[in-house]
Amino acid sequence: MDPYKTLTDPLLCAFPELAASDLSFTTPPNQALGDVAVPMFLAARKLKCAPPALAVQAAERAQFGPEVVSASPAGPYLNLKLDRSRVGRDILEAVLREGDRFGSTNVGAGKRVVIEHTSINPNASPHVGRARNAMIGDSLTRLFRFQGHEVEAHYYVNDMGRQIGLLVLIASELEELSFDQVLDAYVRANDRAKDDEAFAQRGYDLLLKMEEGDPAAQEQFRAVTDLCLKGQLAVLARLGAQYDVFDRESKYVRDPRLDAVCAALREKDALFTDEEERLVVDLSKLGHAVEEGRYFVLMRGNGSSMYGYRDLAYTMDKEALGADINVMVLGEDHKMYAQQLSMILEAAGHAAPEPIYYSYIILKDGKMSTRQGKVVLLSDFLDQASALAAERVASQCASLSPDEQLLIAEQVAVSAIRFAVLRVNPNKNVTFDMEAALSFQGDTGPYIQYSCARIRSILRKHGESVPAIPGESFEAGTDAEWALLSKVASFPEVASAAFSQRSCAGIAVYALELARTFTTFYHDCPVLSADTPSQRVSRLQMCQAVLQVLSNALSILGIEAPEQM
RNA sequence: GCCCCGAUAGUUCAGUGGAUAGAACGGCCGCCUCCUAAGCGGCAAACACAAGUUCGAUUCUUGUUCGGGGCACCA
Repeated sequence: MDPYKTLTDPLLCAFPELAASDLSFTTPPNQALGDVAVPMFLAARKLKCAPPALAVQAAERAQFGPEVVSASPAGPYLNLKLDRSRVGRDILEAVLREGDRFGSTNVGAGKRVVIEHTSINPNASPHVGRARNAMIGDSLTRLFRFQGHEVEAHYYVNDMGRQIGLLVLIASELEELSFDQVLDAYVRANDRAKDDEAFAQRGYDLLLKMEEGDPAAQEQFRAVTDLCLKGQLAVLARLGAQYDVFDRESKYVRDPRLDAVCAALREKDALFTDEEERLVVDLSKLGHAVEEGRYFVLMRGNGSSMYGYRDLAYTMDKEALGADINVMVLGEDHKMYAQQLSMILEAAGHAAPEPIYYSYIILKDGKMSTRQGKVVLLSDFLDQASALAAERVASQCASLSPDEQLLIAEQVAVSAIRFAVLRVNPNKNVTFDMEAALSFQGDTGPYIQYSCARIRSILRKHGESVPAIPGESFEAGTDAEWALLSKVASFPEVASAAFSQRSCAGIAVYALELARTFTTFYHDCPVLSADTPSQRVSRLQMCQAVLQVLSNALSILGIEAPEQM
């Protein structure tokens, strides 16, 4: 869908020296100037003339088709006024024809993606900071699928290691451990290990036993980590996060493929056993320039493996799936680790996944701190938001059943958190304001849902189906209508950028802008009580198309748009 | 100390090598006989600082300041 395609040729015809890449189309600062602006800077440079002079020449020489009503130079720009109804009809036709595929370039057709995300340590109920990984990962999964890829979403379950060992130890001292008590037990276990050396040693011993295959130890680890995973997944499911495969870290202990990696490292003189019998990689032998982080420990002196050692095997496992795109979503705290891992794998002839980093979520009054209880648990947020939304729904949608009302409230809650987090560029910290996120006002997910509900209300009241093909009588003359159509037309570009940038933030911002543009239209342009029947149909079609595009964008963000709210 | 990210209205976020830097929240003033006021209109309000590249820099470079993350036996 490129509404400006028909504008390129006449310009190229008038200036044969130019290529399509010398031309771009933007929106003029206000609609009085025109509907489309062509900046002349690039073209002028190529033709070695001044941009304003070229704009004048272009206006005189270009022979535009019927879609252009007028072309006027304004400084270095050529402003075009379009036959809005004609161009708008083409835009609408594309949206209504392509439906839930509108916006997809289908670049992923026939291609496979492996994405790993969330992978929260099984030690606590997730807070919104951890959940940023899940939201980013889940939305990327949806974006890849939207662009035509076949995607497998993986969740790496860190079901072993020293800290889990300590947790298992504490758990065995308790009568019973519930999911809610896990974090507390985890914190206590780690604290105790600090001053109680015997306790810490028992933890290491237990871990080693488990790694060596002791069935009782393995059963203990399994029970504790299953409890945690189950609790975590229940919360993540509320968010709408979906996973296809759960990979357990314990599966990758002593993986035979690691021998080959070690051999490759030895070959390069990058592997050594230190004075305490630890197996260590010297990354400086692999080209690691900086002094810090040049050592990477694979095995403890007692023979139990480190996280990175298992991760090497896991990463090779994912590589072996042979996907065209292999990505993993990581907190920025994992940057150096991922680089180290990648360096080791490369030395052994393997490729690491493409990392997608995100920064932490911080609270208004500073960093989150699990220890100080300064965290916003995802489940707490969802509970509060859902309860608040339920009150509104109860008064505004009284005719719906309690179950339906509850469903809507939950959808609003999920949209509030997903939108608040996803709309921020991943490489920036998100400052999370509980109060703002619960207000559902302004730049929020619920605002977009509300716009959808208004559209649905209009379509419901119209009662009949809307013709899916805009006819000759289609009209879109007003500024508000044109603004809406041109916004709709830009969705494919937004979705493509999101794919290449591996970020759904632009989609979130776009959805908000489209919803806002629709609201202006909603106030300026009566639909059901339009002046003429053809105007009514045209506007109904615009509503239909906007709902479609909003739905497409929201579904990438993992947000549902309720019928009413 | 060293390395990696970031810095835009009071606050939370957009944005761009070129037309008047957009929203929202908060503040003030208005709007429900009108397709849902979770809404709309109006007013006040910003490119951290300093050099450099450029016809033109908020955008690119470097330095400074501040914030986030990291720097071997955690995962």
